[in-house]
Amino acid sequence: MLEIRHLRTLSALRSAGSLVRAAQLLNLTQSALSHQIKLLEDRYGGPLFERKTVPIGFTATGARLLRLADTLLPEIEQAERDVARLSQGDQGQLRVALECHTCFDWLMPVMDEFRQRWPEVEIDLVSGFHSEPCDLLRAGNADLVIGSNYASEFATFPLFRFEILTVMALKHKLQAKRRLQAADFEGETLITYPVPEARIDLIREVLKPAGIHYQRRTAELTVAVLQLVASRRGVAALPNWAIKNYVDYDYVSARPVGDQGLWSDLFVSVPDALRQKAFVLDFVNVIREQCARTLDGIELLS
Amino acid sequence: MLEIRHLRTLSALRSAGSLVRAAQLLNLTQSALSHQIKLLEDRYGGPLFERKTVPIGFTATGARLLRLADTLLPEIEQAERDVARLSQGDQGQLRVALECHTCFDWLMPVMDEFRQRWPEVEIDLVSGFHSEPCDLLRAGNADLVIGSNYASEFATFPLFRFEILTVMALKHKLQAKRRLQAADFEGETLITYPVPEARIDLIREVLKPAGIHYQRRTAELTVAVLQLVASRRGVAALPNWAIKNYVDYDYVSARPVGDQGLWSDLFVSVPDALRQKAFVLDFVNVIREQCARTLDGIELLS
DNA sequence: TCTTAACTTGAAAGATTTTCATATAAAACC
DNA sequence: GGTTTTATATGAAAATCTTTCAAGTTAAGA
Repeated sequence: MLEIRHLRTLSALRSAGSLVRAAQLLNLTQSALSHQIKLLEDRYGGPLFERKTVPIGFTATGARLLRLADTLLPEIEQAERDVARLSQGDQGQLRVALECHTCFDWLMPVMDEFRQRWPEVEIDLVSGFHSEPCDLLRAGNADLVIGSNYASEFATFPLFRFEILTVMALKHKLQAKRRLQAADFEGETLITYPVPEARIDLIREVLKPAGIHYQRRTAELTVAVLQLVASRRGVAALPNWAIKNYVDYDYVSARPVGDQGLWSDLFVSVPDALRQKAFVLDFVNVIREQCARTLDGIELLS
Repeated sequence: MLEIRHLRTLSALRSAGSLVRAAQLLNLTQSALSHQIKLLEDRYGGPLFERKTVPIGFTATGARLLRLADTLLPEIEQAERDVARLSQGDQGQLRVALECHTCFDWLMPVMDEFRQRWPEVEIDLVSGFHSEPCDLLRAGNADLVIGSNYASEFATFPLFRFEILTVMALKHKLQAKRRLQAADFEGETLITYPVPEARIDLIREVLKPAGIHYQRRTAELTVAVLQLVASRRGVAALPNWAIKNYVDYDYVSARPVGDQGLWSDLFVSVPDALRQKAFVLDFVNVIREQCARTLDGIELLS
């Protein structure tokens, strides 16, 4: 019998373009999806999509079911939000603090979508820069932090993992190397956001441990950082998704750091009082879904 | 996680008015539904309906989910019909023959609904009266028979069971009895449809075995039979659902026959070639659903 | 007060779904 | 042209979820 689960699978299959990647989206194995699809195909008496083409192509039957999914899934989500509103009376506020500066880049569209879904919840960015956003939570000056380190006193929800690349001007001397090592940064100028050194992964994880000397120069916005980099004032360490376009259009070039690359995991943290709130869970969902769709080269966590 | 199954349960719960009867509709135990609902209530954090009132009343949460069911279930059925059309190319014809005369009463709205759902299928009633409708199937002059006896050579699908009551004029002498026995019919005139005696349950099952003498008089339409009964020309044996209104408005009165009552089961029979056709299965569904909704005092089979 | 009808509940049984381990097959790479 | 890599399939075992069974509870009605 057709179930909502199957519609989600089809929908994921379209976004992902293959069974393997769809399985990751759904936190299932590829085998599970293969079995699921086989069941549907038995039931409907024919294949739902062509395999082994990238991306897969849906058959007429598959496309019709996909259209059903497109109709049903948003209705279901809407209904579940309505139910949450009914039972939790969800007016509330959500003051969001960011640990990771670059996250501004995707946060605005996420907040727009969230406002549509939860008109009664007042969502705002906590402005100004803070050495330790979790302190804002403790002090009750923020309700939710998006960041990579999380204190066990808060409820946390995994978002995604991404690689931090070193960005440099075209024809920079380090461009010759495929991967950069700590020693390569000796004497370089780092362009960073204006935050403490401890909050800059490249410094904390790589340069400090290796005792490398470097200069720092700061800029507030990602574009400003990139301008400085492009005009040869220094190098920067930024998320792959934040710089993809600039690299693709040969404005700057990027190299991984160390043998494994430098990776960062993002989480949402909220005080325990908010952990059950439907609008908080949905905020996390909106982030995960929009980022998975919009940002290249990230991996959803958990 | 919410599944389509749950929406069907809620929908059945509304039609049925209680868990016990909803369970019958769905061919599940009442306990299964109780567990199902409990799961939903845990998930949504509150009751979905008030118990132990007849009929049950839905809470705001329950009503919202029910509204979701009302949106989703028809979409799903539509999509599945579309898929069946895609894979089976279902233009076809469906010549329907009736064994049970009274069934005309509900067949017309069923056929209307069916024509909406399957515009490419030409559905028609095989007109004229036939001693044995199954012969029409064998001869290839009909595609589907609705009747109570079924030959094993055909694929059959259960519809419903109903009680056949004896109908008599008000103040008829037999009205004094709560239940009629074979001997009570001695010397009476039976008003029947113009079909062979073997096809009239009361005669075949009760009067013949007991060797009772009776007269017969025939009429083609149910209203005509009832007119004759009301004007004291004789008694008739008709399905409970066919006469309910006439009894309720004191136009005639009705009594069960024998200690168990006289019951009849209805089936759909089709030749093997049609048994898999989606439009045939859906025709059966439309009958079952519409009759369950419209006809009083029937029991869905299987 | 006893009976009945409607629902709940915990444990066992039954189904279904998922994973694991492995197979196959096409495409990409050297 | 062979070797890897990538994508999917499959059977059996494991895990999970759903349903049934067998009482148990509760409220209304006789």
